[in-house]
Amino acid sequence: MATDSKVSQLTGERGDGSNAAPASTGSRERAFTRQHAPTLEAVAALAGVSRATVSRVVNGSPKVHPESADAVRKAITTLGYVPNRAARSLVSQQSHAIALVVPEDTTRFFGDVYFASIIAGINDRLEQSDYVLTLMIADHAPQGKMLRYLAGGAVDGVVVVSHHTSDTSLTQVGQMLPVVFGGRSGLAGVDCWVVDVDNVDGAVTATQRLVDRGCQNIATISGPLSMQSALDRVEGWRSTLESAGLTPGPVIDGDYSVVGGARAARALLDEYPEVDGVFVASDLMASGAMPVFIDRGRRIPDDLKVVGYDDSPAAQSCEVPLTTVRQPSVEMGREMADILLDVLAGQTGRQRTTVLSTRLVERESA
Amino acid sequence: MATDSKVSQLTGERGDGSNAAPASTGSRERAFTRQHAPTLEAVAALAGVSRATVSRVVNGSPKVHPESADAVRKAITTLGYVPNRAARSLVSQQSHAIALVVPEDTTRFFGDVYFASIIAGINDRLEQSDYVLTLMIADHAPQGKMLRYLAGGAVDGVVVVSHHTSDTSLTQVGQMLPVVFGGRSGLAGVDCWVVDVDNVDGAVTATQRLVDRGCQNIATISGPLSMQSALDRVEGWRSTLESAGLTPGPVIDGDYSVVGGARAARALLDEYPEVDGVFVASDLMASGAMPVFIDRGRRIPDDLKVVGYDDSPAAQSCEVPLTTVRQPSVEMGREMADILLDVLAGQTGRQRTTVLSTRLVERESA
DNA sequence: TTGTACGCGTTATCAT
DNA sequence: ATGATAACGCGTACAA
Repeated sequence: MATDSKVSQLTGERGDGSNAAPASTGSRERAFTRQHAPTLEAVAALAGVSRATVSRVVNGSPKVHPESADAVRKAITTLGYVPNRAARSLVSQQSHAIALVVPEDTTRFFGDVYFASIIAGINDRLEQSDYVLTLMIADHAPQGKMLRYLAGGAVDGVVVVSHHTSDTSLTQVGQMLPVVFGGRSGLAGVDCWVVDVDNVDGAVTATQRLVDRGCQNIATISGPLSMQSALDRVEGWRSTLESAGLTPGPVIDGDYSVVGGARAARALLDEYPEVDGVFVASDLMASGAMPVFIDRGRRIPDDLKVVGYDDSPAAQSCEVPLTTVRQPSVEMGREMADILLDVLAGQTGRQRTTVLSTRLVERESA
Repeated sequence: MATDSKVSQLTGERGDGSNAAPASTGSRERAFTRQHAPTLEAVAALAGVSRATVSRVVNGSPKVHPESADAVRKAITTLGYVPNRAARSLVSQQSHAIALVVPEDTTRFFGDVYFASIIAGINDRLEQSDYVLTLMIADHAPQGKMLRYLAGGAVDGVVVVSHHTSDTSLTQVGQMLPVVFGGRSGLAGVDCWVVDVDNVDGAVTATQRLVDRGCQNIATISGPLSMQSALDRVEGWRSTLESAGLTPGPVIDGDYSVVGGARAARALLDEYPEVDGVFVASDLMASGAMPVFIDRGRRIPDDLKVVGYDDSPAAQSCEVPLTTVRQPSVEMGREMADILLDVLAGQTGRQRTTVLSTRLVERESA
């Protein structure tokens, strides 16, 4: 009874004005207030069963008569029913969403194919689940929107990419939500998962290449030293030189950006003109540095050998195709998502740290 | 009474087993099931008021005694209370989230600074609101996760960027949610908002530059012809040539990508060696094409003049700094978000179409 | 197998 | 100014 009246009411409303409105002249174009979406109740009424049964069908419960199941399914499609996310999430205590936290500097972040690939990997894995991705641009406010959001039950887990070591605002998040960091977190005592590429090893590979090719005066153009990855690559570079008995040249911050790379290249040439080999810690920077080297009369690889990092498209479109270190970035994203999904599914055996390895891509610049 | 017992019950549960578990040896590391977050109820109990009063304080209602308000605020901070998003959304029928729909090809999309800037703009505007951004990678499944998500009340509105004209899966969304397209949608009869840059005009500007510089054989490397922006730029190019009494050279699809640009450049030189001016419809493609031109002995701008599009960082790090067309991409994102927010706020006067204009950035390539 | 009834955490409408 | 109380849409023990 009560059910019936409610449904007819719903149907009545729909047939009403609301979707015939667009032609109205000006005052209110449309009432976009969550157009009366059909509810379980409506489906139940149409199918002639109870809400509970509809719910069972929706959630694939085995214990439901095939006949009623069919009726329900039919009702669902004719009504175009979609479960209300909020309601479901309220009762189940799960949002089926995970947050992707990216650094403030959106333009640089998204402009970097390395990160683009990670996102592609994350999405690739998530696509096969029923989780969705929420994009959070990190704000540094200690009580900012981001934290409130993450704490408000809007997501079940968090993926953090490119996290500066100095940023501790995420520390508290790790206590209520599972957090997976891409790239070493650098955060001490935070209970989380980490998927990283072996930056030290990658830098060793790159630098060793320079050494093997006979370079004697080897410098590096690094990323911002506030990032662990940048630190690690510098360390790999330095240790390789030391093992080789070479004196490390200067370390110049190129900010992981094209213009930063160009700037760094100029500084490098000024400060250390005898340089004959340089490990540039990202292809993006290398693509900025390369023209500078050439401008200043260095022939590559004859006078100056250059090894990049990332194997991004930029590496191939450089003046001189760039020998570089390939990172398994897509795989990294996939792995991060996979871990999070496992953890959310209650799986317990996941390694806290996963290290993916790199490999040298040999081209012409070194 | 009822309230009291309920609260103590809650507290009891909390003191119970569930959060004392982490020390357990191995079987379950942690119960990440939305760690009993404090609720209104808990805050109310601690502050010695009713849920209603707490709710009023949280939502800044004026009608609450300063004294109780203080008590509530204190309770909130000591408990670390954050309103539950799902519950709030269930009753208010609003999610306070908007979806950013991006095309399938994640890597390319995010690798393009043009889109990165748009996202930056969107975020810039959203930051000043209490809306969050949800990232949806478009799947083409007609009944896919994306549609279900958008229909499930998880978001209040949608922003679509880089929409292929052939993709109609979003058509139905426009009927239940406000949708803002970035770049002309190309979808007929869809009730939505559009923010676009004047691609035709931008291409005219670019091509006119070539004409003014005395080029006689002008070709274009275009984006994928399934995208309206690519189509428009071709049209601007063609119309300019016709007004100038010049015969248009070939149109070669460079796919808006670096390698596509390189490929297109090779094809162009093969097919139309007399070319002395080319409008490349994105800087990314231009940065791929430029090395090819130079490789094949074309001096730029002497033998061949090149004008790009986007004014992306790539334009400056080209072998020859690229004359290009700047798009107001950040502003575009900001505008899209602004429109959506206005519409969601019930504002009615918003133009359905907003066209942002471009301007030529003169450098050396033409 | 199916239906009833309760609860998830908030907001909003009432009385008080 | 404040406190009960009824929704909001759904999942699920429990009863039938």
